[in-house]
Amino acid sequence: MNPTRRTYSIGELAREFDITTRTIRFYEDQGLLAPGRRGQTRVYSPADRVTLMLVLRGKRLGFSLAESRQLIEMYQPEGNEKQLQALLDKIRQRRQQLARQLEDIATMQRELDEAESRCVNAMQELETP
Amino acid sequence: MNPTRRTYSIGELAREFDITTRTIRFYEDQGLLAPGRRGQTRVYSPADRVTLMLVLRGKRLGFSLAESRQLIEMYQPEGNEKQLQALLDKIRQRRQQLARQLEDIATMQRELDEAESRCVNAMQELETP
DNA sequence: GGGTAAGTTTACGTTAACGTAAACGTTATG
DNA sequence: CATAACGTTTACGTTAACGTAAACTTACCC
Repeated sequence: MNPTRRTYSIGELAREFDITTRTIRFYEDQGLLAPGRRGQTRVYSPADRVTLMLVLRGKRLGFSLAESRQLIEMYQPEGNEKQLQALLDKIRQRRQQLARQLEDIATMQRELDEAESRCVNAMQELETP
Repeated sequence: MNPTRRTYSIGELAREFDITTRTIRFYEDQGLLAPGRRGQTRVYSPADRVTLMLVLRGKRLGFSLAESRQLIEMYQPEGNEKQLQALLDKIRQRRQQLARQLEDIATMQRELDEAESRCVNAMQELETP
């Protein structure tokens, strides 16, 4: 009957994702999260948890919180024609950026391979003088 | 006879990469660049230019300048056994991180596809009430 | 020789993303 | 009932990565 029965405390989420509760509250301050309340205490739904994961993934890719907020907005497309168009544009920009990051990663992986080779070589030259 | 004849001024590099000269000097301050000098004036070699590209690529992937500095150090492996081992460890860590970023990007690309679908749907529902 | 375009150093200012600490409520546990 | 273990708000502090501005030198142009 209740599709989202489980809830989370701020401490649980902090432990799960290895961040501080301060960070989670800060994200709420920035409008990235909007948990429920039981009295004073924050209560996080599974959806809130997913949102948090989204933000942290964005961080790993070098996104700012403002950019992550845009990503979150993409999950619930609303507004008039103009706003939806703007959203589509943002989606395409993100795709462009991700494509570029893929290139960058590929390049960097090759360079790491080379760096490892040089490193191993340098070690062998130390062993056999 | 001279393998690296060409040089660059700070302004040239700034224009090419669409950054400010302040940024380039800041990177030097942080030990990421070490250009030559002709009198007072900084003179950048092709190698300096490559280093700069490396830093900027790192930035696009969300690396800090400290991390980029480590990447640069990987280009000239030196030191004793212990230092080289440490370098190898760092290389492996970076590879791990890049692998994770690849996953993140793949996931995010799928989500962007879905977001675009929802967006297009929302627009069509506006057109046909 | 007066401008202007590029370079220089020095130094204070700013923004994002939290850290840290104080001061306080609420459960629950020995 | 005291003392952890968790939660809360409020507020000042910190770090990275530059921005901005002042005050100056050097080179070139007309």
